[in-house]
Amino acid sequence: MAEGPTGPATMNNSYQRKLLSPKDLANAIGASESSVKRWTDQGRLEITRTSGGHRRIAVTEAIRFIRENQLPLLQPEVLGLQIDVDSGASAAEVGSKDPNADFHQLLLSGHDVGARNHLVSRFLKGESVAALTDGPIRSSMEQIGWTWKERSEGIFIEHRATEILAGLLQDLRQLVAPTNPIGRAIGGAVAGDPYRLPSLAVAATLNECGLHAVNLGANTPISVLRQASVDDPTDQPPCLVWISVSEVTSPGETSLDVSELIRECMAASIAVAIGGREAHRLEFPSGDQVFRGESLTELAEFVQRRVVRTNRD
Amino acid sequence: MAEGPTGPATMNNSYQRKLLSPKDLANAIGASESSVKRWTDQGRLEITRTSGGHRRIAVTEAIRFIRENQLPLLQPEVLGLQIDVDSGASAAEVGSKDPNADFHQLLLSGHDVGARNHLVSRFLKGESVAALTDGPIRSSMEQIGWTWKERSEGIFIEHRATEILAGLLQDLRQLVAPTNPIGRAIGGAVAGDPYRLPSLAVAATLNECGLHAVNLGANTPISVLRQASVDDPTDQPPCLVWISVSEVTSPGETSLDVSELIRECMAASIAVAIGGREAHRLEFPSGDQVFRGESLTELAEFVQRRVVRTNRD
DNA sequence: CCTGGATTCGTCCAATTCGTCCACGAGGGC
DNA sequence: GCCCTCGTGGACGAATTGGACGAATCCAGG
Repeated sequence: MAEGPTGPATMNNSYQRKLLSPKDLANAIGASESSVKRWTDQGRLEITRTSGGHRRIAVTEAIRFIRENQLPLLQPEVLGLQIDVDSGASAAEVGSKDPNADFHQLLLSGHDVGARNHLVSRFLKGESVAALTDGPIRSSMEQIGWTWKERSEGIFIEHRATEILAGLLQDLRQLVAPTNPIGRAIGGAVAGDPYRLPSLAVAATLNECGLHAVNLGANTPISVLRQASVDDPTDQPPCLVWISVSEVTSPGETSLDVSELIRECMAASIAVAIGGREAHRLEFPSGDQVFRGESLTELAEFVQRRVVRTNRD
Repeated sequence: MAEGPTGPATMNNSYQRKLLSPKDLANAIGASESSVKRWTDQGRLEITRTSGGHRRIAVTEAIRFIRENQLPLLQPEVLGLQIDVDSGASAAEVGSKDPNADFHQLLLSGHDVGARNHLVSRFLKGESVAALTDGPIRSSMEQIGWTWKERSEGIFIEHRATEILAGLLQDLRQLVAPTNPIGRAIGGAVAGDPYRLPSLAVAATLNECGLHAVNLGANTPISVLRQASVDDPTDQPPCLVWISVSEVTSPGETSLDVSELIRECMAASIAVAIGGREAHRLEFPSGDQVFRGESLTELAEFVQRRVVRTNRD
């Protein structure tokens, strides 16, 4: 790939040196690659060529062209521009080789729009929600967890980033919301666990797998989860229950509750998925229909293997 | 869709096309292409042009136009909105006389899609985000608060409804996200206050007023809020700080903190907005630039009066 | 230095949209 | 009734757009 996995996201503050491909500019202004190529051939847009003949567009020329034709700028970050309300100078340094680091920078500096564009464009390029959560989102969350201890403004950064991420996950979830769900899933984070992002990420991943995910959020007692799944009189039982464990206050008690829920689910042929930073502190039975793991990619595979196939038949 | 977890899933949302052609919009609202072209030529509908002269309409502008002229939306998917056209109005299953009660029923029974349809439909018919929050969203939250005490499955209902509402507010926020913010606002809920929906609702309302709202979420100490506003060295100061108070553990201490922040904001000509179920338990100075109230409609008026006007000049 | 996969090349073509003109029907004043 | 105005929507040739194709190029990793 030419510009790194995120494609246009490779950018620099010294953007006069940065050259765009026709595709980059096309994405930035919402036009097609063909049109950009034609405009260059007509001389309306100045270009340079690589030795092999590929078109390269200077960012300054792209800006001139956009202004001259009053074109909309859908993805400003493609041009390395930070269209922020009031901070022109403090633009984040974006443009490393590592797209995940780019995303982390955007999140740290609070550029919600930029972070959203970054994530959505990567999604449109083919990365799954599960992969995006395992990648940029998770690594950012972990790094910000460390920052919290080091910097004085850590709480500020953490709160802001958490809210932005919650919004992004919600957006991604909408993007993959199944029109015809092939099953229902329900889950949340255990009692005493205040983190709501992991459970939201699971819900988004399950949406991507074609399930209708009912997220009960953080701090949900196992008894509530049972009420909503095996004991639910109104709806038909879900095909999957997920339990997110980022923090556990009383491992022993929680293990007992979880184990009982798992046994009940096994009896009712309901799959169970358990994961999270502190899931290792719990003890519970395992089985074919029980998934235990960290990555959402693995969870998605498990769901495809165990749940989707059987429900489709 | 039974794609592997790596594949780009269903993607029922056409997010790539943030620009509509006249024909797209015409089909979406059931008008003729000629009419759309005429409206743009009259300046009633803002457009950009491609380099070759073709009209392109931003989705946000299309939504604005539809709301302003009370146009029907026959094909919401064209705008990237996935809602059922009729389910907002007809609502076969719920259809009582009171639309807010309909919404409450949808929320109680966990019909997230139906609730979303209901809310987005009402938004498209012209109700503001502030009005929707003051109306159906608030009344549902309050009623569910009571339910929590009465029913055994209260926690289940409450958690599920909270997560659905958080998603809905996020969606609405995206719908009114300003492309060119006229100012920045920052805020959150006080320390010890675990409710995140009110602060999210404020952020959405401020978005609707044209501000770039940075939500720090629940349980944010005043000191963090100060760091992020008056003491922020990097960005320029925001034009508004909001403080949400749904629950307050130590009213005395919080009052002192809030009062000091308000004085600092007054000195820096930053407006302050305080509200929430238990805001009445706090004591703090008042002034021209200090808003104290319950309804988001009032807040929106205050912002229009005090913030937007001054920032525009 | 070489190789493989992703990207872009040039070209073609169908579909769409341009601006403009005109027929049609609803309303209002005389 | 008659004429005038206004908003709508369809029709037209010319121009623009955007997707598809095999071949060539670019770039990162071995």
